Amino acid sequence: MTPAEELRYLILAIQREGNRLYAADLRPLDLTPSQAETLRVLADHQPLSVSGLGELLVCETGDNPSRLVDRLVRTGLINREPDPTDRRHVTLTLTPAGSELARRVATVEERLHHTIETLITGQPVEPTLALLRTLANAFPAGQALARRREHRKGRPS
Amino acid sequence: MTPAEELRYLILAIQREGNRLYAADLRPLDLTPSQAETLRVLADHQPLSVSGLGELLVCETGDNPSRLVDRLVRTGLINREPDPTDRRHVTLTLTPAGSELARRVATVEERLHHTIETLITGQPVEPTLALLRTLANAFPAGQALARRREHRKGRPS
DNA sequence: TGTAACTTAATGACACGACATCGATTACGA
DNA sequence: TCGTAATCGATGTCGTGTCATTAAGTTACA
Repeated sequence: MTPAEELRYLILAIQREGNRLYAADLRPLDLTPSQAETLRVLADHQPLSVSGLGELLVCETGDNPSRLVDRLVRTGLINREPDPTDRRHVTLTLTPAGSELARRVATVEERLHHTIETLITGQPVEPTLALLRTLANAFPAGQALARRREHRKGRPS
Repeated sequence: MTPAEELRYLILAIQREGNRLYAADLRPLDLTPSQAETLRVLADHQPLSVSGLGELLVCETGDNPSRLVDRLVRTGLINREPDPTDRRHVTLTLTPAGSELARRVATVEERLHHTIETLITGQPVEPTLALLRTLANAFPAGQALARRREHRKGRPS
């Protein structure tokens, strides 16, 4: 197996399994990983339009996440209002319930990140991140992350 | 952003975007990435039962991939026959068309891997793989890869 | 002004990916 | 031997993830 092939399968396996663990941790909150990411992004960047949200999400690449938004509106976590200045747009904000859930998501993520850090301490984390960053930046839409880093506002990370 | 959080999002972004590119390369073959992986695994390990296949797939973790198999049977790429010695089991093999497609998948993968290697040359690939292996092995089912490495038979990789 | 090009959000279609459950079959232990 | 447990494959359900298209709204420009 070439390094490239192993890298590909490792990333696939880690993403799948990590997502399963994360989903299990989120189940008490009745949220999927994508929904949790949406709440967190909105907490840091609201108000957003649907496509503005899409540019900041790592999940749901490319397309606009209107169906993801749909469910969160239906469960009362997001407000969706027409934008009076441009009626094509829609303004998304968190409801109080959504804000509260976003905080609980942050707690779950902290636990997850602590677990990850425990697993990888003692290994060259920074060179690994550098290599993965070059891969991610090779993709046009792999830059949602960079956008999130650049203009995050509000609560400390 | 903590290293763990960035690692998590990088892996998600690379997996998503890489999968889109790979899917686009596979579209001329009328195959999805999961179907392509199934054909490749069968080419190296046939005959397999459905659950035996599931243990070697990195996609479709945990569950048995009977629906994935279904589509490949319907499109004439896989034979599914009852196992006379244990009627719970099913024996999966590639049809001639399936073998031919598996070879074409290998060609597509070679191109993809070459692209990846071009992107990451000059960076510490081996330490990165070591770190990712640590993560993958932390998950019980992240070991499909290890199984694939151990008892691959047949054609050279 | 009028129209063509573009943008935005929504939606139809299809294939996963994960969880749960089920019926059939086999293994195993009292 | 008999009955319970375990295994296997299939299937129902739900929420994505991706591509394509569409309708409404806005902008650009002749």
